[in-house]
Amino acid sequence: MTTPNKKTQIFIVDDHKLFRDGLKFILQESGDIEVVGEASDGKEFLDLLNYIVPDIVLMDISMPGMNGVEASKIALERYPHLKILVLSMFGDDAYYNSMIDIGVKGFILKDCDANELKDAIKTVLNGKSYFSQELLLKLIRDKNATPAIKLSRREREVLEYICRGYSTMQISEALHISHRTVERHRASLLEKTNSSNSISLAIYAIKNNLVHLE
Amino acid sequence: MTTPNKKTQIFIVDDHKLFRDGLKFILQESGDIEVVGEASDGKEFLDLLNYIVPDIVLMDISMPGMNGVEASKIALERYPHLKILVLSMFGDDAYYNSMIDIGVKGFILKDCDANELKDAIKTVLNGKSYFSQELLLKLIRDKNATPAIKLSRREREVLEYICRGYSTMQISEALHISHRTVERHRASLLEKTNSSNSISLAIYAIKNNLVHLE
DNA sequence: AAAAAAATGAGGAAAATCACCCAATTTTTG
DNA sequence: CAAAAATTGGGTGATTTTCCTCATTTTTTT
Repeated sequence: MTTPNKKTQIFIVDDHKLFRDGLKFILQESGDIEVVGEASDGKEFLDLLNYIVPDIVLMDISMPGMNGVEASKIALERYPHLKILVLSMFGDDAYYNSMIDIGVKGFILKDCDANELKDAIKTVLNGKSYFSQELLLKLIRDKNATPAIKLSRREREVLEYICRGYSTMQISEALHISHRTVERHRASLLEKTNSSNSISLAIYAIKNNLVHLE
Repeated sequence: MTTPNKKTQIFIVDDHKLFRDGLKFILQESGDIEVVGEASDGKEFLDLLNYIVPDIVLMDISMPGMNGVEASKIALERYPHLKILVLSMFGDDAYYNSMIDIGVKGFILKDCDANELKDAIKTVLNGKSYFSQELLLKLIRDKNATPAIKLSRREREVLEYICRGYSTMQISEALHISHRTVERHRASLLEKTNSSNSISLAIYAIKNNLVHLE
């Protein structure tokens, strides 16, 4: 009897079952990878993490409910050595910085091919970081074009309400703060996003995936 | 020599290679389906359509460049009998109406499982329509909630400018009309879309595809 | 040609936004 | 712990939006 090689244990977090299933096919075909868990959003992932701690997590960013950024943050607080490989897509630009700050191990574009994905997994497994070349290029380009904006938690919340059409008063009531504070946050948002009015701000937020249209 | 059954020819349009590859695995596993083409956006799809006309097109909606709505529209103008099955996801609600108007043959959620997808393909192949149950429910609910609205040419123009962040003054200058007239049109827009302010109006417009970002 | 819809423009007033100014407290981070 | 960032909230005032009202002209439809 031979000692079987331990397979690399992968956990997939993505809101589309079809995508997860396809990914499973691709990964398991290679033989040395095993998909040990999957979740359709951040919350579900964190729950399952109590029972399964995989070698590598393939994490989507934009999901309904708890998104990939928050989920990664919490997961890495609980398991600092968790290796998270972010499956990024067009429009996720705004999240790169925070994801790097949080401590994910790599980014790879969803339109890479299977081999690159496997390479990335192998690299991350060996303790190194993996950032897809296209993404790096893009980051550098964007960095020069528009300096990265970073929103605070509260600003993000206020932005969310603004984009839902709430008035300043309504937001202040929803968040239990003064309407002056809401105005302050909005002013910061306008400045940070270089918007001339709240409508531009809302559009900016949507374009850059800072908020999600239901 | 046996006459081989002709396989169902599928074309996949989605901006993520990984997703397309996974889908190929899933579909080709069943044996009677053959993926004859793929494209990562609408433009590429339309180009390839000159060389390959598949039995069924699996079409993603949101893609960079030309999205699924426009691509389907043009494709169906050229090939009215083309069977397009839309791969819909969370957040695509606003496009359902236009897609149905355009004449796609069905909708299926990206988080369905492989069997439902194969069912859908089989159904559409037989000339019938396939709409995922979850989606149908949603559509009916929305339809009753908001009757279709009709905007005049000028209203649409003003809406376009509003969504680009123009102020009333700037719009009046751009269209060479009084700022009072712009206000009038905006008031009509607010009323017709049942929006409480211009931000809601802009969001509504984007959601319902009345204007296009960039 | 008549009727309906769309586009035009305005007065006046209330409400909201926006742009400046300022500073105290709390939280996060080095 | 000290520094930095975030959150909080206020004053003032200009500007803009929003909500009513109304009326004239142009275009489209029947």
